[in-house]
Amino acid sequence: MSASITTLQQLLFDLAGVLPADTAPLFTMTRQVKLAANETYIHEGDTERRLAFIEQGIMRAHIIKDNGDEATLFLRWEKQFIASHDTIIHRQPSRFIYRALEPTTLLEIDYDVLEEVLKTHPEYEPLRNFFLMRMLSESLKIMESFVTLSPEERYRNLLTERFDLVNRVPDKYIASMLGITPVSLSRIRKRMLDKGK
Amino acid sequence: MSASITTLQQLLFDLAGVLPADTAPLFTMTRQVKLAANETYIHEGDTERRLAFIEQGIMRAHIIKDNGDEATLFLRWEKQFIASHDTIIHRQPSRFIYRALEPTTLLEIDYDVLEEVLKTHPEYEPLRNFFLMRMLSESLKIMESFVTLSPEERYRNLLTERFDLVNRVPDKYIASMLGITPVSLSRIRKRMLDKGK
DNA sequence: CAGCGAAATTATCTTTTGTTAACTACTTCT
DNA sequence: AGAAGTAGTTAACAAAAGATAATTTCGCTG
Repeated sequence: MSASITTLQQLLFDLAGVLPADTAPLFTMTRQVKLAANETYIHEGDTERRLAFIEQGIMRAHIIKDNGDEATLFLRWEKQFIASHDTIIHRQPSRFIYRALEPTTLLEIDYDVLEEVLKTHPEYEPLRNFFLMRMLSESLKIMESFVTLSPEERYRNLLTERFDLVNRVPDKYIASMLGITPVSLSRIRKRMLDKGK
Repeated sequence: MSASITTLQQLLFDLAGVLPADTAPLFTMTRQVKLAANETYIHEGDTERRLAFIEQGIMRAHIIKDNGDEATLFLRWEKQFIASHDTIIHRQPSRFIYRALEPTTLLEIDYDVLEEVLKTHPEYEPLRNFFLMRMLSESLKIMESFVTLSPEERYRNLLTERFDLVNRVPDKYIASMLGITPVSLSRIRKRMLDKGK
């Protein structure tokens, strides 16, 4: 039994009072996926509607801009959900690429399969709600940081809230996620050092 | 019968096959709210968990920054949902202020009441899913624009996709939503005019 | 319709970012 | 171990944004 299943069973119990023994219809439909560092999980143009819970590792979602450069939309790590949002929300081929930054283990389910399971087992519905709310919450928080903070403040924020993450991820992805260039992030770091932190 | 109810009944039928005649348990719990221009719907610190569908008008969500300035998180208009996300997602007093920019009509429901209704009428559940997905989709789109586009490109985007909106809303709120100052937006507009559009 | 206040523009100056390129420091791979 | 590629820093210059203040425009209200 994977550790993620235990975690999610506990979550399902907390959210909806569903006993672990009664979760078989859901978890028999999930698969464990192991990705090597830099392995792509979802390619540009993929149409599978994938939803996954990260057991171990870090995932990055990025898009190829018109000029050919990459832009990182977000990073996700242990105990978080990732979902190919273009395919799930809009039924469009994914414009985003989802790639593992470290050796990563996911517990995945196809969203269409999840919907089928939910039809016959509505008692799992709170779980869908939970991950939708969590993703929404995270997105709103990022939006908020873009309208209220300067790039330097956003970086300081990330350092205090996700220090572990910043140390596990190349700076260029951090910069992109903050909406700036790697050169600019390097200057921000220098300025912070110069001003005695 | 308000026009929003008809719209939402249609949506509920499309999503879940629920007939308008069977929607009374839901819509008897909703209230119509009329707001004057510049009237506040949700104040900073409010704890009510409000969810509303905009029948007519424009709503703005903003926060007071540490330095006292306002930052606009988003604007929402006809046929969109707004929700006091701090209270609904985190059960925290709202840090955001939701205010009408025009005379506005909402159809509101308390989120706790909605949850009660959903317990006895799970057939409405697809509606909750729908608005959560829509809000998530919109947030992700805004996040995407911050990591892939320059301020000028974000403004051009807004002009082509939401020209009507830009013309109904003071520039200073547009600027704030784009993450820049009103002065900077004014310069962007000038540059665009100079370069023959 | 005149006058008041808010919004938008313009100007000036400072700070920050983007761009490009050179250089350094690390990985990684065979 | 050596070579090759990648990441991060630094530099130099151009472009854009922030801050502040003055000025113009616009919309509302009495």
